[in-house]
Amino acid sequence: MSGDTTREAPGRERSGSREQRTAGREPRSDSRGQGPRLDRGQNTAPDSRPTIKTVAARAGVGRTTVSRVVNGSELVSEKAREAVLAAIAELGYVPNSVARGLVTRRTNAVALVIPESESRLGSEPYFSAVIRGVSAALADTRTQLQLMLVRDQAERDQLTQSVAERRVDGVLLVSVHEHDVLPSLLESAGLPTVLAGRRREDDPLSYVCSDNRGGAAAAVRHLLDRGRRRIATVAGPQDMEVGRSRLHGCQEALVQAGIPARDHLVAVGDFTEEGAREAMRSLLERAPDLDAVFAASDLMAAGILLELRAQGRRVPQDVSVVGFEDSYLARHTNPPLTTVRQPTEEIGGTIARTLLREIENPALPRTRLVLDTELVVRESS
Amino acid sequence: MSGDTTREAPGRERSGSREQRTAGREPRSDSRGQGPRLDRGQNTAPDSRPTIKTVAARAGVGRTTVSRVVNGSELVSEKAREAVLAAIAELGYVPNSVARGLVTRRTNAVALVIPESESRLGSEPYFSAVIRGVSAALADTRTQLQLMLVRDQAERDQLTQSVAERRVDGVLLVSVHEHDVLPSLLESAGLPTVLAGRRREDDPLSYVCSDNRGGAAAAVRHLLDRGRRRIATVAGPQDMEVGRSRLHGCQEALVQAGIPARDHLVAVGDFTEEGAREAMRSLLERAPDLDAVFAASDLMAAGILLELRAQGRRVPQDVSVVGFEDSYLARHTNPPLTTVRQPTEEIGGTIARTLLREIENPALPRTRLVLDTELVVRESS
DNA sequence: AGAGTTGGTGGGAACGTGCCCACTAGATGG
DNA sequence: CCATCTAGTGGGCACGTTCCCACCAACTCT
Repeated sequence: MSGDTTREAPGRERSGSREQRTAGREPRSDSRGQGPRLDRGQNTAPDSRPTIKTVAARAGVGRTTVSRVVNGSELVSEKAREAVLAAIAELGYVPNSVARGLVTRRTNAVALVIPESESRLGSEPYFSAVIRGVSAALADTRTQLQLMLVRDQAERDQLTQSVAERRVDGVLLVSVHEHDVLPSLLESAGLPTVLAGRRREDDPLSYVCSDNRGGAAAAVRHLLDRGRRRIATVAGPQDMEVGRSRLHGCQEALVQAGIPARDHLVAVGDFTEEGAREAMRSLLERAPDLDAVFAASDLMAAGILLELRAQGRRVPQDVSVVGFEDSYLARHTNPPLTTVRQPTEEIGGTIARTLLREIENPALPRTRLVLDTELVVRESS
Repeated sequence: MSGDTTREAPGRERSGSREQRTAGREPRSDSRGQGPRLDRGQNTAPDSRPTIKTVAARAGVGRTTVSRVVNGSELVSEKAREAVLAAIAELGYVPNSVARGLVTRRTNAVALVIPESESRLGSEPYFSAVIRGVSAALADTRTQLQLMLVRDQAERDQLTQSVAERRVDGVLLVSVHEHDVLPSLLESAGLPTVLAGRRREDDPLSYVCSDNRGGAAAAVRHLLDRGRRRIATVAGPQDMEVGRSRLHGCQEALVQAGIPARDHLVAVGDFTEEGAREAMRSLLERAPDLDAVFAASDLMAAGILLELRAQGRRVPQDVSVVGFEDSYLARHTNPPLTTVRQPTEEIGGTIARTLLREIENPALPRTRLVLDTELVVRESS
């Protein structure tokens, strides 16, 4: 960055320059003895929005009647309703959701928590797709989406803090690790929580995930069908159910094909591209004769493709590669990636709808949904 | 494979044990028509969180003193402060942010608005990077991030509605079109607003963007240095400043190199992969002898690479390609993409910090920031 | 010693909404 | 014709917080 990248606009004619910004952390401390409210003396109050009281006065009814009209109660005469609606239109009244939230104890917002430390939004397409699914499902309702990218422990604490402040009605968790305390914390706090993925099959929390085991098995069967026999696996983290179950599905298929467990080639990665490259290097050292790789994610497969190419192996002639997810990334690798399609966006939509249901009625039994996968064959196998 | 894409995990029928689990959840669930408030007569209220009043009583002080301690005022004796802090710790008190917001008129949340209709989050890496930058900048503060993916007009209306409800203290807009009314709407509503990108150079709203013109010019000069002379441009939408300025920078460099404007090869795309492929097809028809392409985004460049390959052109031997952004996508294309690096994540961080400043002090003059770009040469040129 | 000046303190009054409940006027029933 | 109902209405209160202001005790300064 060079020196003069910053310049300021010519001065606004607002009389603001007398106030200088304080360096203090506390925004309230300096407003202390400063003066009266800015919008107080003005008779043309530019900022003050009409309240339910204003509307009531204008329509010649009580506050309650306005509230009834706004909330669609039947117990309002046609005449009163029309008067209220007219007043609302005239004044441009919009209910204050904060005030409403104070009494209803609902914020009409849900949090979507994504651990950013391990898999960066933007390089791992999974998260973007989940976000889109969630957002689409929420769009119909009046529910807002709070995105929380959690990088480290400090931000985790802040998250629980924020949750304790009751800023959201429920929480969506993506990419949960087995020994993560956050889910149980949320559960015991009585906050509706739904997972994308699960910690184990009988997870006490509601979850939606894809058929990782079946998908992985299908991928390996495909490689076997192609005549491959030295099939390696670059697995995901084993403290996540998604990592374990994809590995298990893979092993299952190999055993069924008569390949004994001791001959299985496994290296554990961390769902990152670089981790996968490293895992691939170690696999090639241990078993230079391998002829196929199943990667537990597209992103890992992409890294593996790069590593194989760097080591002079041709794909798919020398080595077949299969990924998992069928993100758009799979179409852009060289060569385009054979992969197991999972309905990522649908997962997002489903967890959102599930959460809304549980917020509506917390006594509902927990939901456990496993969505089917499908093998998409491209040029890497 | 099967038509039945959904199945439920075993254990569904054990609703008995599940009810047991849910019993501890939210007692407010069925309080609707049931009777009096549950926590009213009870002296041992099981769920109701401690309020500032509870803490005050426990510490033997008044509400105001508790409020002062919580908000870090200096006007509290050491003794009182300790008593309050002890009470807070004992009771596990956390301030209710909604109640606080009602009186402070601050929600401590900002909205990040991303038009999803035109460029899908997940395929266009730009948005993910901006989100990450924003999120990181907000992490230090107590500000929450509301993500709004806007698909269609209905969702736009809903957005303005939500803004009118004062659910956020400010708004970040990404990817604004020239004739979009939303920015002016927000401005006239008096809601602090900052743009990633701008509508024009002297945009009345605060903005942060990258040096699109300079970056594009540098890209074209690079192509000229490589000996290319028939340089085509696949431009972005011309109703966006980012689309126009990248095209202008490109034309500028060509003119400077002595190539008359009438010989410039330009096709306008829409920042999507498919749109770029189409534009590329038309360019190849019009000028089969072109030897270089400057694309206004990495994603477009990726599409162009696919199209060139499909038509049997080799990159970079026959045609050089340069993109814009240096997203991680640029490293995964075939071949890896030469591109103009823009500090996307920094843009996100900067708009967030700018917005926070303007929320703090709305009288501040508007900020106009243009961040430098840098050419990253890889194998496509 | 009285008058001012501090550092602390807490009660009341908002903030804008939903809901309980007491109330009215007109309709219905006997 | 009175008693009873019912649709409709609005005032009061509560939600949990911050802020204004009135107050108090202990100093300091004439």
